Amino acid sequence: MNEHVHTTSELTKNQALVMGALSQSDSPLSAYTILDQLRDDGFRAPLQVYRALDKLVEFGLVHRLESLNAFVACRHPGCDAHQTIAFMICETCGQVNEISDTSLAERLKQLASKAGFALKKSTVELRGICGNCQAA
Amino acid sequence: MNEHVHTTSELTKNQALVMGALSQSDSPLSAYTILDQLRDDGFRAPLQVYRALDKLVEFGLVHRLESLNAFVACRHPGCDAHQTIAFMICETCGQVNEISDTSLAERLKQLASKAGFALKKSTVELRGICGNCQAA
DNA sequence: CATTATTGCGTAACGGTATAACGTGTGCGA
DNA sequence: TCGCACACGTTATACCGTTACGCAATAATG
Repeated sequence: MNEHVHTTSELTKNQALVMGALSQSDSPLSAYTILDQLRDDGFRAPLQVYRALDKLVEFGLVHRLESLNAFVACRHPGCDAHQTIAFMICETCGQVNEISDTSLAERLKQLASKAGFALKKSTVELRGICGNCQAA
Repeated sequence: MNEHVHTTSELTKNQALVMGALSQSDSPLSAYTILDQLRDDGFRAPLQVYRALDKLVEFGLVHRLESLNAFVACRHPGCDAHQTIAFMICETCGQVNEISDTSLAERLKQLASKAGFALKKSTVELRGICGNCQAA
């Protein structure tokens, strides 16, 4: 029952490879894109990627973007703390911005409790155009 | 360029069939589940379902739940008005509650504009256990 | 009316996403 | 040593969604 803060050094080989691919990427990667990138490292099957991703998400090192069916490395070092995270996804350049906002989290909790709903996980994904791409 | 409020009576045959399947269901349906239900009505291929769904979503009669890859009929008659909608999805019974909250919408707009982000669409999906299922 | 553009429809084939069900090997505590 | 948990590898399969083609009906225009 020891609650670990998982760091890169404790990852298995496959987890480290997947984590590496995501960390180097500027935008979210799909599981199959990761698979392709890791062929040279011995990856053969989707399950190798998905198993690693499951753990990385569990550790809080990676987030899954539901609206993209893709994954990003967490930008915040100690991400465990941020229960509620919102993502701003630029539809032009594909970059993803991760924001953690207390008042948003509070409001979601309020809404849930007002409805007698036991909240487990929140998915907040905003689609639009980022500042850079609007300028260009 | 006439902006219509689309009602059931203006739907094509396929759209009406898909809408019917969703309306009768208490919980979200996947595209393939809808396809199976409409075999007897002549449906043969996924595309028939997806084309209808695209239109129904466009009309605001149906919502897509990103975290489930599934679709629900909108519970609010004049749903066009509610730009930002949050869904509470019960992981036990599968039921989905649709909530439209102004202060939540405001906060999301604030966050976006603070980041210089041109917001187009918000996805807010809350996972947990509904009141009924907690009681049971 | 003839023409063109748009829209919906049907079918086949395919590609992308994710999991089930095997079996293997390794380390570790009872 | 035995049993257990865990990571891993492989094959097959299920599920989700789109591309590409062609046809028919319906506006919209000259």
